[in-house]
Amino acid sequence: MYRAPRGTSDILPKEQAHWRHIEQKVADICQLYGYERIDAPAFEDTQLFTRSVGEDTDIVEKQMYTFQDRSGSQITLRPEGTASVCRAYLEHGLHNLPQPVKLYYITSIFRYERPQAGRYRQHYQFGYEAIGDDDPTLDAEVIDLAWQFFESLNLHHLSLQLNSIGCKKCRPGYLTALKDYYASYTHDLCSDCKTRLKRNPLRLLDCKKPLCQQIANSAPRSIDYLCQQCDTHFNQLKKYLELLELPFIVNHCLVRGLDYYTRTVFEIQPEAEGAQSTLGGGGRYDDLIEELGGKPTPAIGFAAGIERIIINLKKQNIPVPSLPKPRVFIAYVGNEARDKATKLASTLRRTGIGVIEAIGSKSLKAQLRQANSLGIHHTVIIGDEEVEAGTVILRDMTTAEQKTIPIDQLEGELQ
RNA sequence: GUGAGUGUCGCCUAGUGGUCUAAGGCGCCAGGUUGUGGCCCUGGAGAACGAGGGUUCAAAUCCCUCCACUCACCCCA
Repeated sequence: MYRAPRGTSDILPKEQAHWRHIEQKVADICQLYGYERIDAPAFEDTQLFTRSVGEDTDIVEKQMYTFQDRSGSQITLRPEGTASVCRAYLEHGLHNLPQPVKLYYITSIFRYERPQAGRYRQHYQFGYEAIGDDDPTLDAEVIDLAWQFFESLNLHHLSLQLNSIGCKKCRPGYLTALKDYYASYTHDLCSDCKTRLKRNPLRLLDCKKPLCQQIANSAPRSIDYLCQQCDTHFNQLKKYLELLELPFIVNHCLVRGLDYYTRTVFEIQPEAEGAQSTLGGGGRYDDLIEELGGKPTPAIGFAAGIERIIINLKKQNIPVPSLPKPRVFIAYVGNEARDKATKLASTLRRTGIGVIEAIGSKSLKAQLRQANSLGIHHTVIIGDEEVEAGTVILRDMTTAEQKTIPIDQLEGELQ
């Protein structure tokens, strides 16, 4: 028997209420902040991702679904959302629009990883990007949107972690200081951290091993090495976040896994500790557009994992609105009644009333059982007598009351 | 990529060498008088016990290999 490929899953009807609810909240909040939807292709030129995400990241090194198509092009299923949006911004000359350009997406993301709770090979992210300005107010707005989004979902006990990792001017100095500091601790570091020291020193800071964390805690802080502009930017951002009453925590160990981040980085996490705790994260990427061939264009964005949001909604027992279903079930007995039922179902649907018509030749009892288990409010019953008299029986399934009415009054009764 | 755990009908679970060509619950289907649901009752369909190999007179139950799933590490959403 075929199964869904490893790390993928079917989203069955009983799960759809959660998905639709989140999609609705995304659309609402984005509209509120002036973001417009963009849908990019599921795959792109491999280079787009290797350039933007960074050659030395786990994503590029071992997680991309890359293949050659029939023409020999190197194609990659998108492992993150930002690169495609930036590509679209450049490709369609969106710099001609008033800046910043604000775009959002809900889309599937593909990464080849070992699946576990909250981590899949195909998952969905909601994300948004504000491209074309580096004003710290914009950073604040982007963070505020993320925070208000989770608020609107009634997800509580979240924390907002914030840091600034500087720009290409000031970061090299910081990295040097960091490496110097760690040089004296090489023997105490875990094996992973030893390789991090060589390959990606920033990542040393978020190792979870107790000893490594101790070392990280007294490591040089990126914010102490910011250049004048980055320092001012970060301070202004914090001021705006206070103005907006967002309860941020400056986390000196917060770094992000993608190379394109500059200055502001932030994450939103559930307060409960655990694996895959990050609900969403984002930050500034002031050099990315230029890197991809555009003019220097500052930008900032955020993305959150839909599955993780759903996990947390369930964990916190937060109900979501149930999806609407047809209000009327039509049952029938006999062939003539069946014709009537079919016609009636069609007529009602054309007036906007949702109808499920009994299908097949089941007993009336079976048909009513079905109506019951579908949780439908009204059942219309048509039999020989009703055909003869031009009537139908309208049964209220919640009260078990029913009455016989002329068929042409049914629509009025159902309004 | 590393480590641990699990694998019996659609779902949950019983069974730990012989009475198991596998039991129960949920769900599904059908009936409980003639055209009526939800409760109850009865019956039915549905798994050769993840796959393959081995041990044994005998295996769902023991061993091996593989596969899958789950969880954790790594990393991230």
